Amino acid sequence: MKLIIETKEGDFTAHYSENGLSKLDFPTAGKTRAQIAAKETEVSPQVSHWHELTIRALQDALAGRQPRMLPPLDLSAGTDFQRRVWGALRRIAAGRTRSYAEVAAGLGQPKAARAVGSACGANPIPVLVPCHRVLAANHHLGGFSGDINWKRTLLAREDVEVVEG
DNA sequence: TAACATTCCGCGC
DNA sequence: GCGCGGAATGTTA
Repeated sequence: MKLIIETKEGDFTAHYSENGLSKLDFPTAGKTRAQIAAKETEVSPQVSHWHELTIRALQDALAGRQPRMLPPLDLSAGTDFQRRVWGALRRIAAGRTRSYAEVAAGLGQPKAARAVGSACGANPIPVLVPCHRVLAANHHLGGFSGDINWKRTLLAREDVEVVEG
């Protein structure tokens, strides 16, 4: 089940499974019309309610605020390691950052910094699972799997200082 | 096995 | 200080 969320940044696409929000896509130019047409199938009250929560959470996150409430997240598509990383990311408050190495150390695997980067790239729910708050060593920007400008924008909204590089 | 959203160390400037 | 090259590193398809 896939539904659109219209924001000032463009139209996000939210995917729902039986268990909750399973995927969130950044706006992609040109796809809007087709996706809006696709949302017209019947929506259960359950999904409808989750979608309300997703919309509010996304709008808070885009404004740099910590969402009060999230919909249930269905992260079952990930591996064990990825789910551990994503869980650690959700404990980083808005406006705070960690390095890939710090996240790795928090999992008890201080040498897995690069693996943490890979797991961040596999994150199906960006913004709400704050993959953008993970920077390279000493506040260098580091990478991003999509448009690196999303990482810059989201961090700027949270008043985070970043070193380019 | 190869590909990474890393990090560290040793250079030369 | 900054940039670059190379090696070690864990996870994944």
